[in-house]
Amino acid sequence: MDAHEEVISYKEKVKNLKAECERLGKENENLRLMLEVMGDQYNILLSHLHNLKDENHQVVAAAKPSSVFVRTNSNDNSLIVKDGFQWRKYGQKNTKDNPSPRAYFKCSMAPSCPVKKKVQRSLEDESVLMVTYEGEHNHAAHGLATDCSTSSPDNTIRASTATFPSSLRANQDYAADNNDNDDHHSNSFRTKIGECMAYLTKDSNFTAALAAAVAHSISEKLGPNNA
DNA sequence: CGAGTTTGACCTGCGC
DNA sequence: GCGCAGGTCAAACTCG
Repeated sequence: MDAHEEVISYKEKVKNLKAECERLGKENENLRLMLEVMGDQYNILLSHLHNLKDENHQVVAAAKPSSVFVRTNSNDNSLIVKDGFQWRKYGQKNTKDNPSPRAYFKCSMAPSCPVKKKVQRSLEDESVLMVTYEGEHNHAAHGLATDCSTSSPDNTIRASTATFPSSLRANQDYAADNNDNDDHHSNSFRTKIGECMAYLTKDSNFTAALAAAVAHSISEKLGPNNA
């Protein structure tokens, strides 16, 4: 291959990379829009639920436990959810309504912290963990980003989902406190998405992982000879 | 050796 | 009172 052909080949590669970047950008935008739509739909369903509850005159306890759903790798059968706190497992039980065991954790970051959580695989989707938090932490969380970096590569989905800022994570708490109009819900949720995105873009581990994933995807498209 | 996990035993609340 | 199910305890075990 002479110099001229080499230049053409490089130009071709640059063109492919640009196209790939554009495609990924569009995909990212689509995903962001999907997330917003899902958030809006969630809030609409939530307001319906509140209406139904009001109709039935149900009393919601002030210290109601909050539940969070965390998507994990389907072949990851551990019940560990990284959420910025340190947990000590103190029990595991098989329950009647679900074939997968339920694990019980206590917060071990502070000896006097009363917070407990229960983790159990969802009945409908085994890749989803249902985490129920009880009580409030009497101390600050630490190292959300550190948790991302210490997670094993095969549980990236879990780590990235579970280590969002607590304001976004505690959807149900947020939901229980709000029964205003849908606009308020949507704006609030968008604010939280913004917080979350800001948090992720500030996280060098996340951006490095994202860059690596993009590079990997591009190199796969170009084939082993071009890597 | 200390911290965390596992797991069987025990406690408690609830429905019958 | 009894049985069942969920929750907790604690001794044994594992791992770094």
